Amino acid sequence: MQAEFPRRGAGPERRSEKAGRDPAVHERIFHLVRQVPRGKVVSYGRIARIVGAGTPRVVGFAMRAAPDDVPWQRVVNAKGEVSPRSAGDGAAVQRRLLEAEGVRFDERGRIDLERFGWLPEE
DNA sequence: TCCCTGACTGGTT
DNA sequence: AAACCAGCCAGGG
Repeated sequence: MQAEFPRRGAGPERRSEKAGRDPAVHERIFHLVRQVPRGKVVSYGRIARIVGAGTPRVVGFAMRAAPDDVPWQRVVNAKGEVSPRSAGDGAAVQRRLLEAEGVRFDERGRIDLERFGWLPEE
């Protein structure tokens, strides 16, 4: 499925190599996260890198506003753990959802990325 | 438009 | 191995 990210009107994209401001960054992020299979996880940094726009922080911000059809729970930090929220119990919910799909957490609450980490090539 | 905040990261202590 | 720190960039006030 090709990335049909919406264009802003018919105007030319004045976007330079350096992502800068791209109105479709969130859409691209959502599209990618939707490809992560059940039982697998991917880090914020990896997503930002693959999408080629934004930064890990932006990915986190996007997850916060993610539509229901986006498996946001499959996005974890580079250490392989569920990132703590500044508010709410989202982290606890996320962990529960992941465990329900078979993702295992060790005693320190970390996921073995070698085993559960997802790569688009796979 | 300026200023601050944050579901992050990688390099240093 | 864990705590710190500076860079990062898109929203919202």
